[in-house]
Formats: sequence, C-alpha cells, structure tokens
Amino acid sequence: MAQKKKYLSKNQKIVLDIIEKSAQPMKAYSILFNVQKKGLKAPPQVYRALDKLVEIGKIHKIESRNAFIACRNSACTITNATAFSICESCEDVKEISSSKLSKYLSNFQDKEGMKFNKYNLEFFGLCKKCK
Amino acid sequence: MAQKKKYLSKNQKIVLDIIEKSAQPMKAYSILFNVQKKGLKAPPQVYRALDKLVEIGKIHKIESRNAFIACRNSACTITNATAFSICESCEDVKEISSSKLSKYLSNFQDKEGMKFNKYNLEFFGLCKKCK
DNA sequence: ATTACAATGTTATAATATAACAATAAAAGA
DNA sequence: TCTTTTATTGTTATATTATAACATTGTAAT
Repeated sequence: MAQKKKYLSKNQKIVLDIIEKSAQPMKAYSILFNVQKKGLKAPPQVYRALDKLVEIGKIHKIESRNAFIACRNSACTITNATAFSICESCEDVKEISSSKLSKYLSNFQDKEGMKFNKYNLEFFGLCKKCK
Repeated sequence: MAQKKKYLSKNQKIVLDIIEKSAQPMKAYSILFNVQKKGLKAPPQVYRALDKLVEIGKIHKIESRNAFIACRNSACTITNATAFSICESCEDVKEISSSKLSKYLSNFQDKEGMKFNKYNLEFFGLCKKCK
C-alpha cells in the first residue's frame, strides 16, 4: 500500500499545482517548461516530483500518452486501480470511477487462478464532441 | 478495423520473427540490435515495422514497459482489445485471453453511456515463481 | 505503361527519462 | 538538544525511446 503523506515538498507542490490546473494530461517537459519560472530548471526535479505524486496517488500516468493527469477520484485513495477513457481525436482524457468496474477487475483471476493487486485500463474511442 | 494483410514485407517479417522467438516483450532498440546482421541499421526501419505489426495485430505494445510482444491469441484477430498480466518482479508478461473479460470490457459504458471500441488493460502483481 | 501507394534506406534530431554525485533540509531517535 | 537518518534538492551529463524529412525502390492496380 502506498504511503499516505500529509505534506508535499516544495517541488512536489509546484508540480502538482500545475497538473491540477490543467484539464488535460500534461507531458513532463511541458510541465518542466511551465515550472521554470518557479525555479525547477532540470528534468530530474520534475521527474522526481512526478514519481512521488504517482506513488501517493495524487496523479496518474497515462501510459499510452506518456502524460500525467491529476486524480479527481474519491480523495485519491486509488493508486493501484486506474481506468481512463481517451478520445482518439481530441485526446481528451477522463478518469473513470466505477465501483462496479473496479470490483470486477480487482476480483479478476487469470486461467491459473491468479489475482492482481494493481491494474491500469485505458479505453479508446471518440468523445461526444468528436463523434 | 485494422486491415487484414496476407503478406508481410521483408522488414516486417524480420522484426516479427525476432519478436516471436522471444518469450518476453522486446524493446525497440534491442530488436534493432538483433536485426542489424539482417541489414536493418536504423531505428526508423524497426519502428515502421513495429507500427505496421501493431496495426495488423501481429504484435502488441506493452505500454507501461515500452516493449513489444507477439500475439498468441486466436489467430491475432484482436487488435483492439488487449489484456496482459505483468510480474513486477521478474517482468514476465502474459497475454490474457478471457472471453468473459473481453465481453465485459467491450460492453462497458461510462457514466454518460459511452462505449469504447478499443481498450488496453495491464494487470500487475507477482507471478507464481516470484510469489 | 502509367499511376498510385507501400516499403525502404538514410541522416539527423526530437522527446522521454535516468544515473550519479554533492549539498541541504526535515524528521525521528537518543 | 544533538546527532543520525532519511527525504529532498540542485546540477551536469547521458541514456533511452521515437519521429521528421527526404530520396529511392518495389509492388499492385488500372
């Protein structure tokens, strides 16, 4: 289980802040560009903050896009069971919070009866606007 | 729907061949290294073959690992509904073929009733050996 | 034969991410 | 308090993953 942290460090706050202000996932170097005025000059500073924020569930990585999105889900308790919808036209990304879906996937067993403590699911299609 | 292609080109065959021989996902530059003796010298040659092979469903990309695995599923008809289990210790990857799971996910609708024509699901945990 | 399209070869470079190390700061234990 | 441990920071350099751009060749369809 990922640690619950009460306080974020300075760099972590700066990075989280910019991601939360964005409606859409942000790429690491776009974040870097945006936080340079705040003194974060080099990639490792951003990547370290990103790593920590992912670890504690404040943000999620959209693997197919190499981008990071703020978690708006149930006070960010979900770090190990993530699902997203991604519009293949406008790249709009939404986090899906469906207890039915998460129950189904958390209980899923493979052919050998194995269960998994973690998953990431990315749905693709066209959003309302683009359809 | 991805095209069904009867014949692969020379480079596509070479790249597919090396991936099929590997029990585990291969990274693009590892593939490149392995096919240099066959005349593929530069990244674009490999990436182009990979793109096409993904498109026609002969291989899948494991997004969280930036690696490519051969499809062993039902004659590779599934290019748009993929699920994998990934061992976080030994990095063993298996494609999951469960018609129950794929039906469940293909029929999944989000809160707005939207359906998706494509998804990718990656489960994480410890495999039998590593547990 | 001509046209279109797919695939190839090549060079260069963009985009994403980490290694390694020195220095500070914050938290926890004596 | 102090001192020890752990987390965080700053920095430079470099590794890894992926694509742009363009000239050329091969293949299939008209």
